[in-house]
Amino acid sequence: MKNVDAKKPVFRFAPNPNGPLSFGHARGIVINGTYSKEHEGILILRFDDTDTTVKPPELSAYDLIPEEVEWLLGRPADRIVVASDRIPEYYQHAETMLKEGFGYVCKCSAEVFREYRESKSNCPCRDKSVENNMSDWNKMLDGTYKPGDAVVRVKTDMTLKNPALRDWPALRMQDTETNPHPRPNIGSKYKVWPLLDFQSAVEDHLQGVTHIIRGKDLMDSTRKQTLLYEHFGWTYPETIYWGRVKVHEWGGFSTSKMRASIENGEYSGWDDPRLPTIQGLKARGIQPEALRNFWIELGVTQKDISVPLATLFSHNTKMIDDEAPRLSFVRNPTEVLLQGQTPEFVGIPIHPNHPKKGLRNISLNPPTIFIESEDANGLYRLKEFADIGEHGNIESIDRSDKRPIIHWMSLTNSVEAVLIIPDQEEIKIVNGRAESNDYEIGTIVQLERIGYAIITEDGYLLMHE
RNA sequence: GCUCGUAUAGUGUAGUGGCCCAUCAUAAAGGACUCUCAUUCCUUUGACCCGGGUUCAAAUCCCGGUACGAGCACCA
Repeated sequence: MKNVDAKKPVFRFAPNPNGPLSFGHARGIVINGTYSKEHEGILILRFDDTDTTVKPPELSAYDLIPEEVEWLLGRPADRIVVASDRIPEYYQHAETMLKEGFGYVCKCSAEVFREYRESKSNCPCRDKSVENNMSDWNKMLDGTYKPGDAVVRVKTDMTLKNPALRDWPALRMQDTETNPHPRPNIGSKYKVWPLLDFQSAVEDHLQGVTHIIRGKDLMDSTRKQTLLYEHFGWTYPETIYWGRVKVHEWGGFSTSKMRASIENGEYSGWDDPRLPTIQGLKARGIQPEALRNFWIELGVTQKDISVPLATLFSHNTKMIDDEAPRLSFVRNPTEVLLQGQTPEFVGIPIHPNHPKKGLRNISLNPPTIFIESEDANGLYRLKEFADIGEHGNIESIDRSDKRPIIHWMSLTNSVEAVLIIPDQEEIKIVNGRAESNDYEIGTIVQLERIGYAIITEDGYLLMHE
């Protein structure tokens, strides 16, 4: 990374607060957050909430997102900036632009302007006088013009090789009567709103942002903004890009798609463990540190990549195994009545690597136990207890041969329970007997021979193996 | 179509001209430990997109091709 030593670097993460954060947003938070921490800089969380029509913000996100950022990083963002609070600043810069002559009010429709863009020719509005532009600007502000009638454009050069850069739009009008901004103190206050490229560029400068790390889909944004910075005489921040990330098991994910699926009842909410949202991952027992390690390991390359969920899970396993108490969960249980001498109790370690954590004392009075139906064929050894022969006959307390070791649970120490398995699109429910315990909801346990699970109100939610 | 970008083992990643018959992680296979198909540890398999060029020397620089991706919105 360049220029990090020169001064205190300033990074920013700038989502649209139009819903909860997704797995993909986590990358922006983790990468920017980690760099800012490593270089003793600061992290700005900025809400780019300047669209009230196409991707309208959601009020709850303003509180939720800072919490999610804090959960993920283990510390809050150093500064929070809300674009909709900063409209006067943007207006001021727009006016500077018009007065200095590097911006103009364009009254062409989007379609008409596309013609000019494609044919590399100047739009007639481009040559208007400053007075004319200011008068049109005021007509935008006071609502004489309506959405679609006029936009403010940045003068670049209509013959630029890259069509995306040709006199790009900086501010436009929105019907905030029909579509008011959800923040009550903003509401229908403004009719003219900056577009991302303008708002973000101006705000980055005002906040002293030194490094921008973002998706490569915004590469042309950088170029547009650089042209604006040249007009203003500012220096553009150092910029680094990352490519697209797909997770094998999830495919593409978009906020709007998820919203629709939640509304029609396919998912229980944004925190449904099947969803690639931060809340969903949290509900699924993914640790913030695992998520951080995952994104840091992927690094910041411009390649488009596709990763299996197993990579994230392996990071998570490293975080949780040491702490996860062991429990038995017997799927599709078969009852077995033990024959022969049985002790009153059998002690099984809570965690095999930490004997100090103690034992789970399993009562064998009555000597009725459950084992998984799949394990009920032939000889087996009950883990930490005894070799069992035909008809539940106890053959030996010591291990006498290589018969498979299986997990089990006594009638006394188990209760009916369900194992919830989020599997791609669907959720599988497996009935069984869970070892009795008094761990709190939210505790991460390891179900022996099955995998890690988190205790929920409804049952044991299987996280991963 | 135009513009921009990327191309290293199955999946990710390191590597900015010689320390590279290429790093690490993960996955897979085998083994040790373990009364879990967990954890930990060891071993093995496995890659520089293709073709030219520059150079004593190229994964690394240049050109062409191919593949993939992004932008060309009065969305972010």
